[in-house]
Amino acid sequence: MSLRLFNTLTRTIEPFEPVAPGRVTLYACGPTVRNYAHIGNFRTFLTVDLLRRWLQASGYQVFHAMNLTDVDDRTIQDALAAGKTLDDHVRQFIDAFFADRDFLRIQPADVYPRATGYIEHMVALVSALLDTGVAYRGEDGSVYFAIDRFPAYGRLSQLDKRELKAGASERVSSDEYAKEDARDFVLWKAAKDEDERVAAAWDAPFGRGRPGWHLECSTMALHEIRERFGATVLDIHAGGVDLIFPHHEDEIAQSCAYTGEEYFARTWVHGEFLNVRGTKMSKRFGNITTARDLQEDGWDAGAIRLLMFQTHYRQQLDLTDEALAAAAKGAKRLGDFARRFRGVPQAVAGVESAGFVEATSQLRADFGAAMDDDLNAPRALAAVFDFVSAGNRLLDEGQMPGPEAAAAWSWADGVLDVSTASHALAATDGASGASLGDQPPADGAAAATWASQWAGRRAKAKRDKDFGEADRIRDLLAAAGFEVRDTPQGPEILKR
RNA sequence: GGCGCCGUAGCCAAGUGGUAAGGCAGAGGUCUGCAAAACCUCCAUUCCCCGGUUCGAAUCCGGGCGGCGCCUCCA
Repeated sequence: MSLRLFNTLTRTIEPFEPVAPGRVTLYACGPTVRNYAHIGNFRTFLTVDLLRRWLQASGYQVFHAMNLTDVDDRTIQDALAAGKTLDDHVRQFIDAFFADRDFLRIQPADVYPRATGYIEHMVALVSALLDTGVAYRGEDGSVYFAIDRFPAYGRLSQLDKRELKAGASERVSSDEYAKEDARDFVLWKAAKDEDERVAAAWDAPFGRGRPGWHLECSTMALHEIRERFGATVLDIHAGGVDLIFPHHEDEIAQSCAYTGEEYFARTWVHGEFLNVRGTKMSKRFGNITTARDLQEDGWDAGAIRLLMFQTHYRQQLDLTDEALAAAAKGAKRLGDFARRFRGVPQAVAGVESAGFVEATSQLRADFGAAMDDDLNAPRALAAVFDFVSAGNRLLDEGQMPGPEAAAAWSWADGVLDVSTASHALAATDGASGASLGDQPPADGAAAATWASQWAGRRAKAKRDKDFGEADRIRDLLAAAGFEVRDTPQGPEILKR
C-alpha cells in the first residue's frame, strides 16, 4: 500500500507521487499575523501536521514551508488602528503563533517565510509577468493579472461551471475601473497614504506599492524550492477550503505564467472548516475561540488533537464543550495506556507473547491502510484504540510486549500524538512530621513534591485502616488536580 | 441565482453495492477497604423522508425536507 490523497485539482483520490522520488516539498498557507489565530485556523494547521508526519513516517524526506502573511489589507488596517508600524504590530502575533503551535504539538515547519522578507523576489516576479504580457499596469498605478491571457484559469475552482452571483462583483467595484476585466486580480497595489504611515510600501520599477496577497505565496513557495532543490513545481500545496478560490486559483495563474510549468503544485490538499454551532468560526460572526482560550480553560493538547483527528479532514467539524470533554477522556485513556505500556518490562525479541505479536501486526496493517487512504485518521484512531484494548487485556494477563510492539506503538503515536501527557509521580514514602498545607504551592515542582508527600501519608493511613483520612487526602489531591490510583505496585499519582 | 458539501445510536464519528468500525455517555459483572484505572458482557434489524435500479443499497439514480460552505485578499 502507498499513500493516496484527494487532489482538489482533479476532485479525485489519486496515488501520491512526488516529483523527485523520496522527497516531498510541502507548502501550506499559514496565518495572517494580525491577531491570535483561532482554533479553526489551527484545525487546518493540524491537518497539515498530520499530513507531514504521515509523509515522514512513510519514509519521505519532507521539506515543509509555511508562510506568515504579514502584509495585506487587514494587517495594515490593524497596525494603523494600533498606531504602530506594520512590523511592530505583527511581531507579537508571530510569537503568539509559535507558542500556540508548540502547545498544540504541531511540528515546526522547516521555514516560515514572511512576506515582507521577499519583496525583491515579488518585484522580480511581477516584472517578469509584465514582460510576458499577462500582467498590465492599471490606471490606478496598480499591476493586475489578465486572466483571459491565461487559458488554464479556473481549473482548480472549476470556474467554468460557475456563474457569478448577480451583484457579487459590486463589492470589488472600487478598483474595477482600473482593470481591463472586472475579474482580473491585483499583483501589486499602488502605495496609498495608509500604507506609507505603517511603513508598508516599497519601491519597484513599475511603481511604489506593496504586494497583493496571492503574489506573496507564489513567490515564497517558488523561491524556497528553487533555492533548495532547483525545483519549479511543488509536490503538495495545502490550505483551508476557503482558499481554493480565489487565493489558490490566482497563485496557480501567477506561478505557472511565470515558470511555464503546467502545475504550480501537483497535489492540492484542502482542509474543511471547524464550525461553532454549525457555522464557520470567523471573526465576523463573533464566534472565535483561540488556541490560548482552550489552553487557559485547561484543555490538554492531546484532547484537542484527538477531537480534530476523530473527524476526517475533509468533513466539517463542530466544536462543542461536550465533544471536547469526550475527546479529553479518550486522550486520557490513551495516555494512561502509553504510560502503562512503556513502564512494563519488555520481552526479548523473538519471544514476545503471541497475543502481542498479533495485536502489533493488526495495528501496523490497519493504521497504515487507514492513513494511506487519504489520511483517514478516524479509522487510524480506531486501530489505535483496538490496540489499547488488546494491550490492556494482555498486560492484565501478564503477557509481555516485545520491541516490535513498542516500535509499532511509537510509530502510530508519533503520527497522531493524541495522548494526554500527564506525568506519573512517585509517592514519598513514610512522609510524616512536618505540617502540610491543604493547598498546593503555586510552583509546579513544589506542587508535585507536595502531592507526593500527601500520597505518602495516604498510603500510611490506608495501612493503618484509617480509610476516612485516606479518602479525605484523595479528595484534597483531586481538588488540586492530582489523581491517585492504587496499583499492585503501590500508589500512582497523575497530574492532570 | 451558480457551484459544491453534509444529514449514521443519547453525543462525536468511520463506512460509499454484500449485510453497521472506533470514542464518549449508559447498564450489568470481575477486581478494590471504598474508589479510580483496567478487563468481560450488553447497548442502531438500521443509516433524514419518499420513490426507483439491483439477487442485495447507509452506500447508485430521481424527487423532497433540513444544515453548511464558496462565488475576488477568510484556515
